[in-house]
Amino acid sequence: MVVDPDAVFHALADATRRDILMRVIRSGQSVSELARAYPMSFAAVQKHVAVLERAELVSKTRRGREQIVQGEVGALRLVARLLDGYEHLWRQRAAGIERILEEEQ
Amino acid sequence: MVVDPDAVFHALADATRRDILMRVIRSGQSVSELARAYPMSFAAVQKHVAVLERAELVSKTRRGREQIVQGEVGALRLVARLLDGYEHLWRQRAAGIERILEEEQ
DNA sequence: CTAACGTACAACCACATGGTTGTAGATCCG
DNA sequence: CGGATCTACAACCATGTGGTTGTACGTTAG
Repeated sequence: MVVDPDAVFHALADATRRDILMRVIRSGQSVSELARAYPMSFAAVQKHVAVLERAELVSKTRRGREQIVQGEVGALRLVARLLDGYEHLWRQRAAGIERILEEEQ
Repeated sequence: MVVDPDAVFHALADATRRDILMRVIRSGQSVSELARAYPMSFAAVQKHVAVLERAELVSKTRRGREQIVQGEVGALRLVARLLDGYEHLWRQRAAGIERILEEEQ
């Protein structure tokens, strides 16, 4: 399954989810550990994790009765490259303008 | 006003808006020109542009009766740096694991 | 001046989102 | 076994989102 930019950007468009992502990138944590870190219900955190999971920014693995959430850096790289692409367009445009200005001299 | 990551990621979480952004980065276009390019009403495109504008990914400047939408690369760079930050965390973690493995030998 | 064009904005609708509570299934501990 | 813990998921609610249509206003063209 290819990464869906819509899903990845949407997942990143929430401060709580970005915070969860940072935590689990640093080191995997169970859903309850995460839930204890935020002023909201367990179910709410569970939903945030599900959004990150759909975007393939995190993955879960069972360990006994706990579910360990881990960061996945692949999708992140992909959207970072997308943003780089936009910036490349920008530089091309800037270069085009420069070229035109030079030719006008 | 500092860039709001929520706003920027949310703006990018829609294929139509990403397409609009690419177009106007390449070269500024009026709102009507943009509207003609998509299978939706003028008002809908206008709203998408407004979302991009709130995220400071584009800016508008009047030219006669037209409103020219232009790409702004600043916010883009900022969120790209944010993503780089996450990847940095990832590498730190990976480095930490390697160090631990080395010490265990 | 009048007509057409480009824009802005409000009102409305269907649906997704972010939060809640409650219930139920696994798994571990004493 | 029985209780505590971790997880999953459904139902519900308020609010936001993406789309529509309609109306109003400034600007340009004939």
